[in-house]
Amino acid sequence: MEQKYKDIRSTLLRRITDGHWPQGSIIPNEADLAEEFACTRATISRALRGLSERGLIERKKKAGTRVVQRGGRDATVTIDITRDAVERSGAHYSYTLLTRAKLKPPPAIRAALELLNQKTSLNLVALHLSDGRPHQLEERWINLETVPEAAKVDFNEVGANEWLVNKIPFTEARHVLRAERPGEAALNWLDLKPDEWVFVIERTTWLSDASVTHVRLSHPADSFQLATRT
Amino acid sequence: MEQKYKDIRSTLLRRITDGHWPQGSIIPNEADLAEEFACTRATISRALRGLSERGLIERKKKAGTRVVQRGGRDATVTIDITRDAVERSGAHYSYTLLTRAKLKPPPAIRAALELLNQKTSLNLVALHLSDGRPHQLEERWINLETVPEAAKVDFNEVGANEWLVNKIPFTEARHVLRAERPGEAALNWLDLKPDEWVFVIERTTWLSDASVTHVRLSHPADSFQLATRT
DNA sequence: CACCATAATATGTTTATACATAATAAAAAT
DNA sequence: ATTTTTATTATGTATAAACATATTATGGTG
Repeated sequence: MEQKYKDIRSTLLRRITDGHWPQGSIIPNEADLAEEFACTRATISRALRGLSERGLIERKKKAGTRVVQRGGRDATVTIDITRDAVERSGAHYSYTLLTRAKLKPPPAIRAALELLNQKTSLNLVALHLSDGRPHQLEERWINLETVPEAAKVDFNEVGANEWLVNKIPFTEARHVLRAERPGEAALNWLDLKPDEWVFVIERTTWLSDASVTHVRLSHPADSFQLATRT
Repeated sequence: MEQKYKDIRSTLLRRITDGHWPQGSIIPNEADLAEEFACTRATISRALRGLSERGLIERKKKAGTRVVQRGGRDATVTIDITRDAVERSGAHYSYTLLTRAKLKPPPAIRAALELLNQKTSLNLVALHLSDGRPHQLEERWINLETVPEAAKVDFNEVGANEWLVNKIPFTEARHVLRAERPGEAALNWLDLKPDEWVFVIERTTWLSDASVTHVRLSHPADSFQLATRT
């Protein structure tokens, strides 16, 4: 007879999902629930905290706990390291660094990285292959103010993402997903079918208030998709 | 001086992200951490639970707590109710039900909904417009075994998604995101530019082990993107 | 040496209690 | 009547203590 809080949590969850406690309504307070379930307030609190973390209820001091009105649904996709994604599919992974240079980033990148001055950043373009076929084009900018040690790394052997993941902490990551008409680099390297578009993942990562890196990952749209974990 | 567990949690998080506790290593046990931070084991446990729920550490009884090896990063995108998404952008929302019929679903849909028999499902095709321009084509199948009351609803006024969200609970949702060459319905209704692809969100929802609905939401790829919450 | 029972240990759960904090409601002052 | 102050209340955090449970380590047996 362990895990009482889980039982309580799923009982309360059922009352929410089956409409017994409609969206927007206030549910009984912790003390009353504790009495109903014959446990202490701490146990009720823990059950409610779980529901709160999942975004099903909102709790405010003195005001009580209410079922949230939620239209939207959250979908969490895991964006794997490219090597892992390719190898998990059973294919052979390979990697080529196409260009590596210190450049003044174009305005769009400067904005994304919130670079104020005219300093240079490290620009990398690399191609990730799956069984020898182009799988992903990586166009990356690394903020050398935040990550000066990247200037010394030769990214011919180790991919920039793998290196960053292992060496540089980050506190926040922002992603944008979209499909685009292929740009020049994608046309050159991704071996696209006629008129094929690319599926683009853009990511910017931050360490506190300092930007770390901005990357654009382009994939042939015909052979790429993202799925939530089941 | 409240929220000690949050301070501890972020201190521990820093030790993980800055490599003080490398990926795969075992971190000190709760009792030792309690001593270091001058608090009780319960407070340490709560801090660790937070990190565990975020997937940064893995805890096993007797074996201790270890930093997980994680290459990938999770990106959570909120897929709003279409009406809300359009209205939030400041545009006027409108909706047209194109077709509504009870049909035997094609094999791909039968598989997605895990329908074993040859029963019919409710098929809806609808168009969502933003300031009068096509924004999203919705192609939906509703499992009438799970949601028989949907058969009585006239979806001319209320969108199927809004109706389902408010009436039918669900326990699980699976999403797939990809870009596609437009199909016949998308070509007919979405007013695409020449050669333009569509950005597709597919969603299947479940109530326990029973499938509820499967929907395909197609958008003109040139004017659509998904972003993680900032 | 291999195998099985037993002890030790780190995390997991629950109770009981106390005080902190935020939001509201009620009372007092202007 | 309106504003300000004060009290009330529901949630939030923390301590201390006990027992449960899963996993590993150990020690004895064949």
